[in-house]
Amino acid sequence: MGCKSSDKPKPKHRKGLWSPEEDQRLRNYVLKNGHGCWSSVPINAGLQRNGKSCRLRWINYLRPGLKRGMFGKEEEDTILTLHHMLGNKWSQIAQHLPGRTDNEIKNYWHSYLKKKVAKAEEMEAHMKTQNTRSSSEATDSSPSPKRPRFGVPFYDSIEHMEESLTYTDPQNCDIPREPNRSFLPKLLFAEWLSLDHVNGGSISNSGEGQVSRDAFSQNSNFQYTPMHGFPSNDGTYSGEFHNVLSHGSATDMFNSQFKFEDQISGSGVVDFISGGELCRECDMNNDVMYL
DNA sequence: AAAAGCAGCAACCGCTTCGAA
DNA sequence: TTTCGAAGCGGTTGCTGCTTT
Repeated sequence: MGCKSSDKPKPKHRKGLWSPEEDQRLRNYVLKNGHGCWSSVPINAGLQRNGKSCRLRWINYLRPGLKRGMFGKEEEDTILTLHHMLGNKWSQIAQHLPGRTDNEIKNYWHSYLKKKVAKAEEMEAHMKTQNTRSSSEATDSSPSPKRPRFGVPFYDSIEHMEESLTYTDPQNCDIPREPNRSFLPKLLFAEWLSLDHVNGGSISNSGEGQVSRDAFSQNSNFQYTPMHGFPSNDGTYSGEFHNVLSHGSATDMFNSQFKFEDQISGSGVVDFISGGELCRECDMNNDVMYL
């Protein structure tokens, strides 16, 4: 939107897997300039891809803060619960799983969870037929159709789910919960905020990472409430979070986001701190975290 | 050791939504 | 109000690597 049509002569777009060089180009470009209008990204970054492909690659693979690797038990339960409530709304489900992409969750569902659910339902149906045969006089105690299986907690809504779940601090599990208040911290993922807000400032032109506080405050409604504390195992969250959490200003956050470029080594690998270290710096008093 | 089958994942495709002109 | 382009989303495909025969 708002892109000039002169930005796009129709080049032949490459398809298929991305090479490390392409990744590097895209990463460097977006970290330095923001994506702005995706259709202009491949042109400006010197890529023979279409904008859509660049966007997808960034979101699903290159974006900082992505958590990769196996899904944990809690993540799995979260997916099952949310899928039961929301259906195939992968992007909405992904919003409750920090560092996971909708594509990743979708793949996980199709390759694993779907079968698990089918198996469990089969078992349940089998048990049911056995029960009805043996005890037809028993009162109907079958679960509500909305109730998920596998001992996954059942919630009528996400609000109820959030109310019920308690946040588990890896460092201190005994943090008392205030009454009438969700104990789940609100997370703000910088890389999930639209970079258009950033580009609305001067970044895309100057490349110096100047971001107004307004740009952030406009996004103040963009709050993320995670299900289970913080992602941790493979430590895919930026060390820059550390500074932000410790010192707190939104400007710092954005500036730090765009310092990712400095963290990219020659091989394009970004160093991250562990989730545990991240959690120690959380300011729970504000009930908001800026990531 | 080679071929076939299977699973997982990355990426593409097409539809819908949104916003600017 | 309409049109058009960009972004977002979910379904699907196809490649790759692992396992089984």
